Amino acid sequence: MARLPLYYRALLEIADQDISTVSSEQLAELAGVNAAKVRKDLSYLGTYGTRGVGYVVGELVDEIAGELGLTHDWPVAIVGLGNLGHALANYRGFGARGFRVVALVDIDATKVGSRVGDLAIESLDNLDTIVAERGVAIGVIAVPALAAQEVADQLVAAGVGSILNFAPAVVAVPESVSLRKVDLATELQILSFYQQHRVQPSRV
Amino acid sequence: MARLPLYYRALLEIADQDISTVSSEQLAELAGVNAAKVRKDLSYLGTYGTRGVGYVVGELVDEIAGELGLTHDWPVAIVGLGNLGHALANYRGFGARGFRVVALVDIDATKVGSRVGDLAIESLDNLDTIVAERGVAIGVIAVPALAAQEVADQLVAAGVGSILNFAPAVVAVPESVSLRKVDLATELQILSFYQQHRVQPSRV
DNA sequence: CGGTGTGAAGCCTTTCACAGCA
DNA sequence: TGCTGTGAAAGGCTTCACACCG
Repeated sequence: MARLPLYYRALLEIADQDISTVSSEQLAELAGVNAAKVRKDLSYLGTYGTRGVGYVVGELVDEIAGELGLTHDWPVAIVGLGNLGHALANYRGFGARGFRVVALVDIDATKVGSRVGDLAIESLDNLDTIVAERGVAIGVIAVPALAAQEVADQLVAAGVGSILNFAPAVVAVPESVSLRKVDLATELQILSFYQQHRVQPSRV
Repeated sequence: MARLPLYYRALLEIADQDISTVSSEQLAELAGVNAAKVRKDLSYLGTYGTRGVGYVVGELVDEIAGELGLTHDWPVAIVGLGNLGHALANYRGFGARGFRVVALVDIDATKVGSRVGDLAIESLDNLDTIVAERGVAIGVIAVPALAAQEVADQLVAAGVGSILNFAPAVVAVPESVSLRKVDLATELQILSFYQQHRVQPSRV
């Protein structure tokens, strides 16, 4: 369920304030959804709420962390170190919850060897070995659109189970591999669409 | 409709190859969706297909560009010039279709004045003037989570109509303002969730 | 009382299947 | 004949409303 991360983040904020129980309504407010949705979603995890009281924050955090697999360690490899790849490599939030960047990979021989933070850029040719030896679970594609499908294929062949694609291109992967995309151009165009179709404020 | 940008991109690829007509099935293949969906979606734009033939690529590109508002110019302001803000400021794809970055804004006085590409970083204090004078339509939030809501409020107060939020935080805006979010942490956690719940390959 | 858990209704999106037109 | 346009069916998600429990 795609809303669990939202609840998780909200619950961490609440826990920071040493609040021990929370109602579905409060949680909904913080997560930007409505209360019925919160209750339905959480009921799928099993019964963790107490009627008349709410949810115990600590229990719920643990349960959601488990559900989201945040108790595991998921090694991440970033492929493509242009502007975006660099920004991602330097991004703090990555390491936060079990997502550890363990490899930076680029096809450009002139980039190979240079350091970004604690890691050196490695050659795409060695992807198989890198993935196998470091147990890479998630591959991040930050290459130009034209190269995206090929990189995806290589990641899949190397045994990566999940891919996060930042390239503005449709990439296909086997059903057994999870794929999510983050597409700046698409987001902007959707905003543009709404801006274009904005209903003019009615004059009273 | 959130799929129009996908069709648009696919159609541009097709146009590049000097192909003049395309069937819903071909377009579906390129956009990574199914043919019925393509036809339903395009039928909302009016009748642009010819039975027995398909859609005329040129006409369809123009129609979708108009629908998405890509014939307009949408000035963009980026707020927050940390790692991500810098990457976005340098990102080529921005300028591509009417999305022109016209301002870089940060609250940090030590950053104000320094240049990133063609633009100098300006102070958040001047946001109102900047938005008004340059007609900024879209604000990009690339600040830490704690500052996100405040920046959003300031953007709304300044008159921005759309916001793209990269901060890992829920931000609320009036209904009259469009809001989209791009959240790396959430995407990773969703991938983690699926990786966690992956059905084990059955042994035959 | 207050707030969860959950059937049932409502709504929206997707898919099917085929009539009808070039 | 080939492919669009579109009712109708199917499916999934969201919301409502309230029984039930601490």
